[in-house]
Amino acid sequence: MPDTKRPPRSTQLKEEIAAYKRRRILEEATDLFFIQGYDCATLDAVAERLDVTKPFIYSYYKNKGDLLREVCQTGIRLSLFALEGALVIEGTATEQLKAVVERVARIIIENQRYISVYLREEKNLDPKDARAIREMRHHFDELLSDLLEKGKKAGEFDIADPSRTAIWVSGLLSWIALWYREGGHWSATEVVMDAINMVMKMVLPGNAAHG
Amino acid sequence: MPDTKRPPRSTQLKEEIAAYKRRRILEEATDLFFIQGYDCATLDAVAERLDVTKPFIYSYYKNKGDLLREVCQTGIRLSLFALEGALVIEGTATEQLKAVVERVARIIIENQRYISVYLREEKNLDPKDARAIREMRHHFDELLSDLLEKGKKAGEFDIADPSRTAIWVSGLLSWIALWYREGGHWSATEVVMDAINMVMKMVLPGNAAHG
DNA sequence: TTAAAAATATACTGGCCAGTATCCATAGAT
DNA sequence: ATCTATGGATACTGGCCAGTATATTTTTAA
Repeated sequence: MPDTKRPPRSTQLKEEIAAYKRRRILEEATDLFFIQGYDCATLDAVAERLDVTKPFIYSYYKNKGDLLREVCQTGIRLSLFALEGALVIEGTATEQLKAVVERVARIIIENQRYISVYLREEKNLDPKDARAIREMRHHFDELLSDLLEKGKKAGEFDIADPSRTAIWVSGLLSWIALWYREGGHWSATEVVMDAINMVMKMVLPGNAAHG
Repeated sequence: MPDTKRPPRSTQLKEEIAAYKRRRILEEATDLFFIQGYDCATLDAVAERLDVTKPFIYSYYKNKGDLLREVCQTGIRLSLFALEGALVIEGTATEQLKAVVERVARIIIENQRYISVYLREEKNLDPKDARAIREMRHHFDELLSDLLEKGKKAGEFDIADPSRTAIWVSGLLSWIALWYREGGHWSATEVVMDAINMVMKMVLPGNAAHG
C-alpha cells in the first residue's frame, strides 16, 4: 500500500511546533490585552515580547480580531470544560454544585486573563464570533440551570426560578475574573471557598424572610 | 452696597446653559462608549450625535480622557449616593441592607451605561483619575462592610468576614451593570427583587452546611 | 551540494482620529 | 447701526498602527 495519503515524514513534528507557536502567540497576546486592553495593545508589542516581528504573527493568525476571538473562545471553553468535568461526577445536586463552583472558580482564577479579556472586550469581537461565543456561554448557563432544577426537584434547593438563579451564580463566578488580583488581600483558595459558601447560601434553604 | 462682587446680569443663565451642554456631551459620550467601547468611539461621532463639531466638545472638556473620567466618576458617585441615601434611614441592619440593595440596584439599572463603562474601561483612565475613583469605590465597599459588621454584631447576619462578604455583595451589584439588558428577559423590578433576595440569603443565617 | 520551498524579517502604506490653528457668525453693548 | 467678544465651524496635521509587498534566511529534498 503506497503512502500517498500519509503526509511527509516530518509533518507531525512540524505541526506540533506550529501549534506551540500559535499557543505562545496567544499567551502573550492575552497577557497584553489583559494589561492594556485590546485596542491599546499593538501587535508589534505582542511580537516584541516573543522576540519576533509582526508578520510572524500574521502567518499564524488571520488578523488581530482573529486573535481576540481565540482568546475569548479559550476563556469560555475552559470554563465550560470545568463545568462539564464536575458534572460527570455522581452525587446529589448539592454535592455536584459544590464541585462545579470549586472547579470553575479555580479554573477562572488560573486562567483569569482569558476570561477577563472576554468579559471586557466582548464588544470588539466580530459579530459572527460574538454569536458563537455567546452560544457557548448560554450553554454554560443552561447546564447550571439544569443542575439547579434537579436540586430543586429533589427538594435540596430552595429557589424560585432555576434559570434566573443560574444567571446570578454565573455572574458571581464571572465576577471573580474581573475582581481577583494575584498577590492581593485574599488567596486563591480563600476565594474559591468563599465562592462555594456564597453559592450554597444562595440555593440551600434558610430562614431568610421573603418579600 | 455696590454689586461689584455680583457677576454681570446674564452670567447666571449662561452658566446654566454651559452646564447643560456639558451634561449633554457627557450623555452622548457615555452612550457611545457603552455601545462601541472607549477606544472605538470617536469624538467626531459623539459630536455628530449632538449635531455639533469636535471643537465644540473640546471647549467643554479638556480631552477624550477627561470625558472618560467624568463618565466613570458619575457612575461611581451615583452608586455611592444611593448607598449613603439608604443608610440614613433608621432601622435594623437587615432593614438597612435591604434598602441599600434595593436603591443601589435601581440606580445601577437606571444608570447602567455610566457604571458599565467604568467597569470595562477603568484601565483607560489616567492613573491619577483611576486612583481617585478607586478611592470612591473603596469607600463604597467600606460603608457596606460597616453595615455587615453591625448586623453581625447584632446577631442578625451569619457571616464570617464582613469585609470579604462586602466584596461579594458589591460584586453582585456590579454584575447587574454588566449583564442587565433593557427589554431583555427580565424586568428591572424582577432584577432588583432578585438582588435583594440573593444578598439576604448570602448574609442571613440558614441551614447551609459549612465546609 | 544545490535547487526549491518554507519561514521569517525589512520596510513600507494607507487610513483613521485626537488634537489644533484659523476663520466666521451671532448676540450684547453702545 | 456698528463694534466687540464669544461660541462655534472649517480645515488641517501628525502620529500611530493594522495590514502587506518584498527581500532574506533557513530548511528540506534530491
